[in-house]
This record gives sequence, C-alpha cells and structure tokens, in this order.
Amino acid sequence: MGNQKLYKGSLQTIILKLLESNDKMYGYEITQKVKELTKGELKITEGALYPALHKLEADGLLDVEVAKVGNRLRKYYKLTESGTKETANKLDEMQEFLRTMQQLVNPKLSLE
Amino acid sequence: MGNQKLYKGSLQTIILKLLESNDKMYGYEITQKVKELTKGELKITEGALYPALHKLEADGLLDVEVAKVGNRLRKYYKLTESGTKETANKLDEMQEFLRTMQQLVNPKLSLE
DNA sequence: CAAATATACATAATTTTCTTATACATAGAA
DNA sequence: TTCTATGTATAAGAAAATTATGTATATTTG
Repeated sequence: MGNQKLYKGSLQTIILKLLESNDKMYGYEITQKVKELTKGELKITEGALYPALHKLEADGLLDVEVAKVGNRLRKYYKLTESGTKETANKLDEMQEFLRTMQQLVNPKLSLE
Repeated sequence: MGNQKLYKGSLQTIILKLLESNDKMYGYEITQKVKELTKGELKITEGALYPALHKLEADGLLDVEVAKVGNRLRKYYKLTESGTKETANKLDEMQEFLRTMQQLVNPKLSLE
C-alpha cells in the first residue's frame, strides 16, 4: 500500500492482459504475478483487485470457476470471448495513451 | 466528451508539463494546446481542467495572475518554484508508470 | 442583423476507481 | 504458539474524472 504509481483505470487492463497470457488465474495469483513481473515495484491490493474482478465478470468479460484446493477456495478467472476482444481494445487504448503522453511530454519526438 | 483515453491522475502531469514548456498559460489556452499537440485526439474538458488548476494553485504549485483582454478575463498560470520541482517528480513517475506497464504488458522486452 | 460558434471562466451532481481498514478462514513456518 | 502466507471479501472514504449547467463577451457566418 502507498507505493501506487499506477494511474487509475489501468488495473483492468493489467488483469485482462495477464489472463490473456496465462489462460486462467485466481486473484491471489494475480497479485503475486504482478509483484514478480515488476520486481516488487507494484503491489495490487485486494481492495482494488476483487471489486475489479467482480466487475469484469459482471460485464461478461470474465468467466469464473471455483476450485477447492485442500480446504481453501480458489476462484479461477478466464477471458470470455468478448473479454478477449475487450483485452485487445484496452491494450490499443493503452498504446494510444502512451503515444498521446509522448506527444504532450516530448513533442519534439513526434516531429520526424 | 466521451473520447477520453486518459488514465485518471495524468491530467495534473499534463498541465504541469505544458507550463514548464510555455512559461505561462491560461485555461482555455491549455485545452487548445492539448488539442493541437494531439491532433484532436484528446480533449480536456473544463469540468476536469478548472478544478485541477485550482487544486494545483491551492497546493502552491501554480501562481495565478489575472489579466483583462478586451472585456474578458484571463487567468494566467505559471509554475512556482515548488511547482517546478513537482513537475520533475510527476514526469519521473510517469516514466516509471510507462516502464511498469511495459513489464506487465510486454514482459519479453524487459528480459534483455 | 441575427444566430451560431468561439472564447473564457466556473461549479454541482454523479460516477469510476482507487486506498485504507477490516473481516474471516486455512496452511505452513519459526 | 505465534507470525506469516494463502485466499477471498466488503465497507468507508478520497481522488479525479464525466456530464450537465450557468454566465458572459467576442467573432464569424448566413
């Protein structure tokens, strides 16, 4: 907590992208994967993650499948068909955002 | 309206960066400059812009100077000393964000 | 000349998306 | 046995937008 350098709105994109790469994942696994990929720089908090997963599911972008491992619950999420499409859209939007920020922050680069 | 592709939290950085490049600007001018630099892709709405300017001013990052042009008001904003420092911080954070997103979205690239 | 558009500021209600704190429960390590 | 890890969840509140108005002057266009 407290070290968040993420702009708001990017969490959905991260979740979707991870599910595109990893087929199915559960919540806790996502938090660990993000920590690993960013070498600890970024920590996804549960308070942000679970509501986001629930929303993506409610919006029909994710399917959920409950598994019991030992005596504990896991909820595996995977992309639906429309989730796969939306992932592509979100990634495009992110590229667009990066380009836009580049134009604003370093206009010289876009002249050539 | 409606075409916003900005992640929340990036508007402050944009404003600060523009003021770093242009010394002093007024609100409407900022909206036009952003439109120009992004070739119309990005439109800063007043409902976001003016509260953001007021907050930056309240936080001591901007100074304001009211000018009368014809019969109309203009409020010119410029960076204070601490605003200049904060601009550097915000730009660093943005670079950090870009790197983090790169690690998450295209992990292959960060291997080399 | 009238009407539409551009210039210029502002705020209020609402929504989205976080942070922070709390809660519950099992499993493993110290 | 206590601390940490694993695993999910929600509630209160804050931050930062969107959307919709409101007010006023200046300019362009039909």
